[in-house]
Formats: sequence, C-alpha cells, structure tokens
Amino acid sequence: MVAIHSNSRNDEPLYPLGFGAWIKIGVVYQKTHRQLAAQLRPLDLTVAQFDALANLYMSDGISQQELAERLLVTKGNVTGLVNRLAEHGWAERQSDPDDRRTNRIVLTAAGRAVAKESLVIQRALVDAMTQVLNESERELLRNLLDRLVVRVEELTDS
Amino acid sequence: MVAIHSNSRNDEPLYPLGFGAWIKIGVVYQKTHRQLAAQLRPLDLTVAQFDALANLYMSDGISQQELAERLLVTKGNVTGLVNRLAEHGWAERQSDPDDRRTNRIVLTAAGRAVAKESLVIQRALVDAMTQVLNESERELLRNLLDRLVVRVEELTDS
DNA sequence: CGAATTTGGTTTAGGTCTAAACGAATATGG
DNA sequence: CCATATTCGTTTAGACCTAAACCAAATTCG
Repeated sequence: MVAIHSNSRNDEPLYPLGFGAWIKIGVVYQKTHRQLAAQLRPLDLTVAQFDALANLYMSDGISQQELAERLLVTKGNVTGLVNRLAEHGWAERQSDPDDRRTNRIVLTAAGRAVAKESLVIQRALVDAMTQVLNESERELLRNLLDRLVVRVEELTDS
Repeated sequence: MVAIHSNSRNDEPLYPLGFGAWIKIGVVYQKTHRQLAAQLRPLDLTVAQFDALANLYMSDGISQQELAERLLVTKGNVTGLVNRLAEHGWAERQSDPDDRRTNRIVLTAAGRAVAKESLVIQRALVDAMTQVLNESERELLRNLLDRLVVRVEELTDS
C-alpha cells in the first residue's frame, strides 16, 4: 500500500490518475506513524497504546467493543491491547452491573497522566506537520479526505 | 493514530486546527488497507506481500536493502517477507556475483503472474476511490500531501 | 416461556513490524 | 597492507493485527 517505484519501461499498464495522491497518503501515514512512535518511546508507550489511552481519556468507561470500533481494529485485538494497558497499570476492566458480558475500561490515575502527557506530544507533532499548510488549505485537505472516507465506506459495505 | 472521539466536555486541551485533516489520513489509510486486503485474499496474498511483488514487478532483481527502503520497512522485516514469497514460489534469492553480501530478489513466472493480477485489483480500487474527485482536485490533493511528506521527512531527519 | 439468534469477550494460528545484537563481506584511510 | 568502519542480511523478543472458532450472557420472537 506504499510507494511503488517504477524504474523501467512505460509500455506496461500505467497507473491511474489518482495514483499519485493515493501513494502519498500511505507515505504520510507511515512516516508520521514512525515519528510519533519515536517520540512516544521515552514514555514506554506504543502508538496503538497511545490511541487507546487517548480515546479513553476522552470517553472513560467505554466497552471493549466500543473501543474496537473507534480504533478501527478487531475486538480480539482490543483484548490484548487492554491486557497490556492493565499490565502497565494504566487501565482496568470494570464489570458492567447492567450486562455481565461487557467490560468497561477505565483509566487509572497513572493512565490519565500518561495520556495527557502523550496527547501534548501528539499535538505538537500534528502542529509541526500541518503548519506547512495555511488555514484554507487545511480546510480543503480535510474536505477532500472526507469525501474519500465516504467513498471507501461505500465500497466496504457493498 | 486514528480517530479520537471527543464526547464530553471541551474545557480540556482542544485539538489543533490541522487535526481534522490529520485524523482523516489515518482513517482513509486504514479502511482502504482493509478493503484491499479483502480483495487480495482470494489470491492468497496479503497487502505486504502485494507491495513487495508490485515493487519487484517494476524493478526485478533489486536487493533486500533496496526493497526495504522502498517499502518503508526494516531489513529484518524484508527477510521474513522474502521467505514467505519464496515459500509461495513467487520469488527467489539470487546471489550477486559482484558482492557476496547481497541477495538480488527476482520474481518467478508465477510471481509475475500474480503480481500482474493483483495490480489490476489495486488499480480498480484506487480508481473507485479517487473517482469522487475531479482531475484538479486530485492534483490539489497530491500537492497538499506532497508538502506534508516533505515536512515529515524534515522532522524525521532532525 | 423457551428456542434461536445476537452480542461481548477470549483464544488461537499466523502474518507483519520494530529495535537491537550479531556475523560476514566490503570499503576506507593511515 | 591492515585496522577500522560500514553495509547486507539474519535472528530474536515482543508488540500489533486479523479471521475464525468458541463460550457465556442477553435479546428476540413464535
């Protein structure tokens, strides 16, 4: 899903018009992911764990199912992720009195602290990234990406 | 690196202006990745393997190092990836006569066939995605993303 | 009510990815 | 020439992620 480098002859099936933009999305994503990972490492925090903490920071006490949907991952994945957060002492499973199937995930004080700290780091990175665009360009980019999201969701359903 | 859903109160540190655009990049990336994975599954091909085959299809005989740089992954990762491609009978390691350290990776006939087939699938998906944008919008998107790539590369170096 | 279905979570097998340590071959500089 | 560094690839430990099978609890509906 990342750069495909075409060295040689161009008599082969050429790439569609949207391809240039397409590739860049992957490159931006992967490189920023790496950069964020590097900056979170001193906190002993991975990007996946940061994503979970950030969501819980905003919406403490949601179920694992809910968390999986927000993170765009499977519920099986969330099981392991929550285990690791719990091992670090950042989050706990609380049983829901109204439904014995569900686990409500809540942050500990330590978890809230590291969430806050890491959100500052992420915010600084996003700022540094997006400052190369002016306000209307950011708006424009958001709009274009929004339409792509809608489109891929249509494709996913069908 | 993905959506952070803010339910509650807004007296907490609010997100920077570029944040909306930022989040969408992750969402587009992840959802499209999943969609491509689903469409490649009948070929018994993962997205990572597809990326490798696609690059080799364009530039057969490159070294593992070179392949790692193009795929934006570590060389350790490429070792395993090439192993799996070789197990499927899609690629082979050839020793470089000029440098006994390097492996040149070449596609087999079967590898070239599956590469071609999968490239058609990917092309169709990218087309379906980007057809919601007109030509000048695609151009614009590519330009905006390009500048973000340059920026993140600056940050990575420093 | 009670059977069938749905939903929340866990487990398993296997691919993906990283950082770090390592070995072998090549390149560099005194 | 030879010691030092660099480069290419592998290995290891561990996190991440998926699909699928599974269990238990809740819901639906005849």
